[in-house]
Amino acid sequence: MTAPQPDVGRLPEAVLRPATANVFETTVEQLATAIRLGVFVDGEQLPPERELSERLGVSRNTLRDAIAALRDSGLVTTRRGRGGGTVVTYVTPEPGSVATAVPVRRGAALADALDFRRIVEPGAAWLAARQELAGDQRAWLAESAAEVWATVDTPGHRIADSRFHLAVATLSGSPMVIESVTRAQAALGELLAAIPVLPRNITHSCEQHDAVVDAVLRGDAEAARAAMEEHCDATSALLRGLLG
Amino acid sequence: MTAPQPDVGRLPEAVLRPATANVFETTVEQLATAIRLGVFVDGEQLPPERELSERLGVSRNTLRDAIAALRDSGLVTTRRGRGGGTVVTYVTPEPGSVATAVPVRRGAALADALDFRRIVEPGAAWLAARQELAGDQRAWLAESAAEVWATVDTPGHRIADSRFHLAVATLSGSPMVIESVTRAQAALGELLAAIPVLPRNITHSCEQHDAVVDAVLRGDAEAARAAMEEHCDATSALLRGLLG
DNA sequence: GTCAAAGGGTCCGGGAACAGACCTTTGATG
DNA sequence: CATCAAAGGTCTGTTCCCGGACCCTTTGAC
Repeated sequence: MTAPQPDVGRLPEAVLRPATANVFETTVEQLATAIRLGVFVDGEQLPPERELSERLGVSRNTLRDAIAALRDSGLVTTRRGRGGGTVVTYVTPEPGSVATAVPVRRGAALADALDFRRIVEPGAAWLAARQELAGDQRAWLAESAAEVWATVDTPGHRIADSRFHLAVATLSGSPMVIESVTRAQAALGELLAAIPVLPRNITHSCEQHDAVVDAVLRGDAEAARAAMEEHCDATSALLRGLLG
Repeated sequence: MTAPQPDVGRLPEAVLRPATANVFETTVEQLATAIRLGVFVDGEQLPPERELSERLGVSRNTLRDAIAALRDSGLVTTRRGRGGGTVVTYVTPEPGSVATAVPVRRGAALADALDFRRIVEPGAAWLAARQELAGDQRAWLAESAAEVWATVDTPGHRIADSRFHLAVATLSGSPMVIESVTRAQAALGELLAAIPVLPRNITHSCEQHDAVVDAVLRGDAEAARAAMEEHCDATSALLRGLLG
């Protein structure tokens, strides 16, 4: 009576994932990611600790430990007293340290993240195009794309780029989608930062952003998705080329 | 000097999500979901506690508490001694309790889950079609679809259906995609179970499964995605109709 | 019939997280 | 200048969770 397992596509192995890392580390990671992706930009203040801890579903103690870790990494500084608080002090490091400094994600994880992004970002664009967007939302999207153009050749470019992608995701209106895009961006962030800034690539990338914006604002979901797919494929090709 | 916040699409609110629930509850939820989605079918044994706890990244104590909770809910039973273990005792409840017994997800959460699924499941099918599948994987996929046909009009139908979807996701080969599909299925599972079993709907649904399988086995990614999109749209329409 | 192996069942000490109260600093305001 | 409020900083008791050692039950193998 040897087990009658199909043994080929074992669902349990595929589905049961190791759930939780340590809460403290998770919090550090989440805040660091938010900063590196430009959710909070340089000079911006984080919300007060009590508020932030509640939003993150974490005790204030743990949050404070996490902030202390960020402080040690030089990502934020803290001032006490009224009007004090924790402000972001982060400027994108110079690219060019092409995937040497950063612990390169193992091949499988990289492919995973790229595949995931290729699915989820176009999906977000598609969904966003189907929403009825308010005037300020439309303006926000356009500004986000414009900001990417505006920061070409500045250190802020990387951040403007991820802010644009997060803006698209946000306008999809679906929390699960937003979270997915965030995770994809976070997983690739280090690597995207390593893409050499050839003017040709960047221009092309910005044009694709504009195509996405255009389609979303027109409410053309299929076009929005197609444009974002192209964009993902382009950066994906660059990255794969870079890393063999 | 009122704050110069755009205030429209505040990224922090969108991105910073409450991270962790309680480990114990997470574990219970994960196992219960796995069982309800048919990752473990009726009569099947769970892995030994020591092994399972390691895979879930949870202490054996906590895992045991979780299993005890499942036992209290009647989802599993446990026998001691060599050859003993915890076996699943779960048969899909009769549908027909249309979204009355189950705590109906709030409207927004429902829409979120449907949107997410509509993005992620077709994406999984698309990716799966691009993989080079081994012979046993191809067979597994076909069997999964066949099983759905075979269980029409039996209580096992619901489970066969989600097993099919999880199989597609698994064949995509991307852990992040697998996880996303699992979450989508879990979020909708209760509701999908409430869809009345009109023969016409079910037949149609199975035909769409077959279309997906066909396209995946042919390696036609676009067709696979399109087929899965149709499928998601169909069930989505049914659900929305059911709940106003 | 005996025994060893493979399971589940129990217990305990230590560390992580939490909740909440309280202290200190500092800018704004009357 | 005195006061206040809004922040960060500190402390404490409690709960949750982990890791690991150990016990109990059953069954297949010799």
